[in-house]
Amino acid sequence: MSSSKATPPHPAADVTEHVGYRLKRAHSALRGALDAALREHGMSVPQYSCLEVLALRPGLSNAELARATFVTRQSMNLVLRGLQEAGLATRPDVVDHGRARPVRLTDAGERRLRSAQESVYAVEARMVAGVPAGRLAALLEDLDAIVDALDG
Amino acid sequence: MSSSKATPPHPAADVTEHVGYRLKRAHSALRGALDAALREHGMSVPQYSCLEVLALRPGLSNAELARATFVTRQSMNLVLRGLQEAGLATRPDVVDHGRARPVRLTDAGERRLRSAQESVYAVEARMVAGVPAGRLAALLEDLDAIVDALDG
DNA sequence: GATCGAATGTCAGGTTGTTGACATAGACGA
DNA sequence: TCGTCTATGTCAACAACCTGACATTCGATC
Repeated sequence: MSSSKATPPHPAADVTEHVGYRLKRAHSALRGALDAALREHGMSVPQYSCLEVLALRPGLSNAELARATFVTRQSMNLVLRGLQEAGLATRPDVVDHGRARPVRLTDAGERRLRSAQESVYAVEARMVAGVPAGRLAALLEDLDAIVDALDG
Repeated sequence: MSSSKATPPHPAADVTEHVGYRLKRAHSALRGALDAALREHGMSVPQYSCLEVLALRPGLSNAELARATFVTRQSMNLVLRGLQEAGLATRPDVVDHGRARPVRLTDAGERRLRSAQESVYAVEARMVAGVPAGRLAALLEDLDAIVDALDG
């Protein structure tokens, strides 16, 4: 035997038993399913995420949207330009007070979001159906606990 | 109220309560922690993943490595070139039988992997410590169930 | 009022990762 | 033997996302 001698964080035959690996795999599967579901609506996952957050909290700035969707300001800026070009979101060119420009969905943006939500929620439903009924709440809790443990 | 009228897959005040959102957030936190941990070793997450799989299953081809790490053949090919340039992995230029070229770690590659594993396993340990002791096995199961439900 | 710090928007460059396309190698059935 | 099918490696173009850097704006402090 030649490698894998550093002590693993919990008993496991190999890396594929680790939480990180499983998390990555689940995320990859979700991402793939969402990509496929959104393709019919001519939308990408980042764009959809942005629209969804924007519907929930209208008037958020670029930087705030970036934090809400776990990407950098620079990445979100690109997404927003795409959404603006597509006429799905608007940002005022100038603001009277600060530097942040509040982003809002257009009517077209809301319509596109609603139609995409049907497909996305279908994916979510498939995903939820996979986990035993009584364990969903615990799963959500544990995912949060992981976040807290990692960057809290 | 103007949007978010498509029926969600399970009772939730908003998208931030959905499994998909939590999964994305947890993955993002993990990715960030791993990036930071691996930076000290001058290695990226994809490179580390490749090395780890390679240690476990020497001789895998580019396409097989890609599937094991959930990326495309094209992406893995780039990673492998980087590893080869760095002298961490080797691929024969020609093979007698098929088309697939088996990839193997060099001694330097194994050393680099082992040193990186210490940092990565520390991150994994932090993550595992966050979830209640008795629930780790269930968490792993549920993540697998999600994968099965999504692409099975 | 002047200064410092924090947050924001944005530019530049690079890495990672994707889809699409193509040629090649082997397996299998007609 | 000849297609056909599948898997592989690779090229090209593009999208997503990152780090690093810079100027602008506001609020807090002196």
